[in-house]
Amino acid sequence: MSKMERRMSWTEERVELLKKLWTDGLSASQIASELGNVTRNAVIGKVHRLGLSGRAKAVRPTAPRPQKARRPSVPRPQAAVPQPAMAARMVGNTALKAETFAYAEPQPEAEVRPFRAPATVEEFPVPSERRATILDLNEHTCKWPIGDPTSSDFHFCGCRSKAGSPYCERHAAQAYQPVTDRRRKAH
DNA sequence: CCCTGATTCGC
DNA sequence: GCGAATCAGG
Repeated sequence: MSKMERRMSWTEERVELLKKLWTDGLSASQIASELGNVTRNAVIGKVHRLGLSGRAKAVRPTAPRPQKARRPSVPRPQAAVPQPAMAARMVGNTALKAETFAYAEPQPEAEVRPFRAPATVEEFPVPSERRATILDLNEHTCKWPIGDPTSSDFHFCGCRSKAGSPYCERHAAQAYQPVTDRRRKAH
C-alpha cells in the first residue's frame, strides 16, 4: 500500500461488496461502516444508481415514474403531496420489512394480556389516614397512595412520615418488605 | 431520539 | 457519477 486513497471511489471490488451486502439484507449504514470511508448516504445513493433498491421485497408497481413537477427555484419546500404511485412504492419496500422477511423470524401477533389494575391500596386496614390531597403532602407526610388515582376520592395516607422516609412507619414497612417476606406473605 | 430507505440537486 | 441534505416513515 503505497498510497492511501484519499477519496475512496466505487471500485469494482467495492461495488461488488456493496451488492453482496445489500442483497444480504444489511442496512445502508451497516454496509457503509463495512466498506469504510463512506457514509450511508453514499451507499444509498450508489444503490439507487445501480438500480438495486427495493431488495428482495420489491413489489414492482410498474409505475411510470411520476416525478412531480419540481420546485420552481426556491430550495425550501420540496416536500409536497406524495404521488399515488410513489406512495404505493413506499409501502412494503423498507429495509426493515426485507430483513424481517430474510431472517424468517415473524413475530407472533401481540398477545392480549389482561389489564392489571395498579395495586395501590392492597386491602389494608387503615386506621389513621388523613386523607391528604397532593397539596397536603410535604416532607413529613406519608405519601402512600390510597385508592384509584383516576377516582375523585383518591388520596394519600398523610400520616406523619418517618424521618427521611416518604412513608409513615406502617406504610414504609409495607413498601420495603424483603422479598422473602413478600413471598411468605403472598401465601 | 434512534433508526431505516428515498429523493433531490449542487457539485 | 457522487453524496449531503432532506424527507418520510417505523
